[in-house]
Amino acid sequence: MQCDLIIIHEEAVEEVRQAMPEADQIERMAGLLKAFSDPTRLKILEALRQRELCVCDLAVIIEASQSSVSHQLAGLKAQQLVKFRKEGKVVYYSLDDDHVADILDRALEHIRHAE
Amino acid sequence: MQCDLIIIHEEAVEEVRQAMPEADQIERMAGLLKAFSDPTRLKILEALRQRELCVCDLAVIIEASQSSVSHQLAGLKAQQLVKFRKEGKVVYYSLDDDHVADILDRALEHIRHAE
DNA sequence: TGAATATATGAACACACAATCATATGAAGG
DNA sequence: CCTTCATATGATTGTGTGTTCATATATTCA
Repeated sequence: MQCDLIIIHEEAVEEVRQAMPEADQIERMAGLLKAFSDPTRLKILEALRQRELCVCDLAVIIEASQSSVSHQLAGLKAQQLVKFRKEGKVVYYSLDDDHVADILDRALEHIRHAE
Repeated sequence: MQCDLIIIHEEAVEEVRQAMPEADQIERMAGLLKAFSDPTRLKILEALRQRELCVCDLAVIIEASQSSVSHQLAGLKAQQLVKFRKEGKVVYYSLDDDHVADILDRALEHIRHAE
């Protein structure tokens, strides 16, 4: 390996470098998209896409433990992907952002496009 | 915990259950979106978004080792997110799907929307 | 054929993370 | 108050994964 020093296409490198997003933004994008990278979280998001749901219903629908769902919801909340409202003991979660549904749509398109 | 048995909102559960994507599709979506969940891979995708690039240039641009970039490219290729063409010793990679750019756009929007 | 170079790949290691279990919090009802 | 119930949270653990290092592959050129 020696191309660390001898850059093969210098203008290409320079050009692309300047158009790259800030490192900070990349990190935050990765953090956000990581929220979509797990089946349990994806199921939660797909379910909430239909309608507002409480933790217990979510657990039943996606067939996961209450604890697991609760933990994952905490993560999704941290990424501002879901919001909630309390009604007595019950906590209702819903999607917090339209981009969520958009991203899910694109992902599904890609999946289906690859037959 | 007892709501495994006593479903709180029975019709909600039934309704959402039927609208849920197949488990298989969820798995594949998660696999796809996992490709976006790492800063190194995100940088690669953002760079390739500008233009076709060889492995060596990519490594320089995103400041990662050649080996690391090569490994990650293999993963992206497996998800059919990038394609490549060979020209002598040099391998040029480029994005393989328009959905990729779309997903990146949505993610960036979300990030910026959260100030 | 042999040296140089661009990329790929395998093994190993350190670290992140999802699930579980146990327990805490907090609200409603008796 | 005390119990019940819905949800949250902390600790633990096993698994997955990104990086590195070393080496393999493959192509060009002398």
